Amino acid sequence: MLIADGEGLQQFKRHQHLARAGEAQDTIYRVEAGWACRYRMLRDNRRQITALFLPGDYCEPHWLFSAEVHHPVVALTDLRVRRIPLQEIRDVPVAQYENVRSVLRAILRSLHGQSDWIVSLGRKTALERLSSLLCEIFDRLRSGDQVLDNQCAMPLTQHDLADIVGLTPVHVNRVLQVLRARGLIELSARWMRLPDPEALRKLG
Amino acid sequence: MLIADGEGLQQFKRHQHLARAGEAQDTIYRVEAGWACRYRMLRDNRRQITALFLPGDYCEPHWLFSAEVHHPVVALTDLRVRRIPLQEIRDVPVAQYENVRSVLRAILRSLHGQSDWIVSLGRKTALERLSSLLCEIFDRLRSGDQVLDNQCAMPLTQHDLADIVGLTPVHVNRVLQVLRARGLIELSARWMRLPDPEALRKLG
DNA sequence: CGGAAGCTTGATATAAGTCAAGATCCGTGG
DNA sequence: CCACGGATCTTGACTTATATCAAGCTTCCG
Repeated sequence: MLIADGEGLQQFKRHQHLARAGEAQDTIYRVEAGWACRYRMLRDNRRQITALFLPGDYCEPHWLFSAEVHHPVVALTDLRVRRIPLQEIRDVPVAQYENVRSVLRAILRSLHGQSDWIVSLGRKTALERLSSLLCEIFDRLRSGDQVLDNQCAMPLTQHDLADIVGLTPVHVNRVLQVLRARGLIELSARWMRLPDPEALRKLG
Repeated sequence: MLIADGEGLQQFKRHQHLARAGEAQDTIYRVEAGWACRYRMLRDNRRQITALFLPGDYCEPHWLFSAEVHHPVVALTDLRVRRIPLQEIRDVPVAQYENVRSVLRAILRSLHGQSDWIVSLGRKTALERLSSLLCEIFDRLRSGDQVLDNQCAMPLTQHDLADIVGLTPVHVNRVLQVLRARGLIELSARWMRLPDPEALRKLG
């Protein structure tokens, strides 16, 4: 099921869970390659994704302070992560609190990111939601040097996108076509190019 | 403008800001009486509320770790808060970290609460959103012993409600009438009664 | 090469928004 | 204490964004 190694590396296949609701975690992760998300399911199969984890991100840094898993975390693509046992962080000598600080910063980032998603879902139009999501992804990948020539990975399914922006896959499809028609995005085979990131950002 | 006193108490009038975007805060607040919220405004006057602060809540506990204000905070009613200077928390002897811990718990609570709002905004129907919001308020007030006989304060305007659940004031009005018609809520003069909280919760 | 997963498209349905007017509540000043 | 005016709530008619259903198409992986 899991392939671990001496360095704390671990692999998950697409759709495999890193954490299920109700579990207690004794470790957080850092994403090395691939994408994951936190989500919640309602009775009738409606799914809403509440956080996205890209390479370089901590996955659920808040587990450091509250081990209980509220929402499940699942791999959106094949995934390679590094386990960071909580004990390892806690046991560090006080002088080296830098680890804790960096986890804390990650928690604040996610708090802030979630507020933005609330604004997006509550008050933005479909076009605006998708534009700002794509920009967010682009920016986050760029800050990890994963953008070259305005191109970056885009392994999400239109269905995944729909579950982030709170729309229907069909509608996501139509909106993406509008963005394409306006020359704001180019999508193909899991890659995305933003010819003019600023123009796209202005839509959000 | 502000009326402070020796105990660190401070009053705000409805619609007065506790914090504006871009400021740096040297204090967090604890709400003593009245309600406040964090929000964000888009160009064309669309407003989305991203957090609600009720009596007993810390207001923006994360300022302890990152002083910069991203989203403004405003009083939704006349408000009485107690200032908790950040230095006061930081300077505490290591043995008494309980203060920091409680602020941290508040941060995690708000992280978790925000995820729920994302789910609500992304995937729930108007009826479900309002039901679960009213339940949330009811539960939070109850945990502070502010519910008596299934009744609690409800000083929010239908316009405020709309800005929380991402709907139009007109539509909020209609949905509230449905809930009234079904005997699930009773609203009058800033008070709310939930004859059957469980039934209401089941809608969310 | 076959089949499932994902994408595209069209026709139609529905939830929620917009606009507009009237009714009600409520604090304020005279 | 009353009268006024603004904020809030209510209601109706109509519009629009997004969802639903359904079918065909394309891609990709085993």
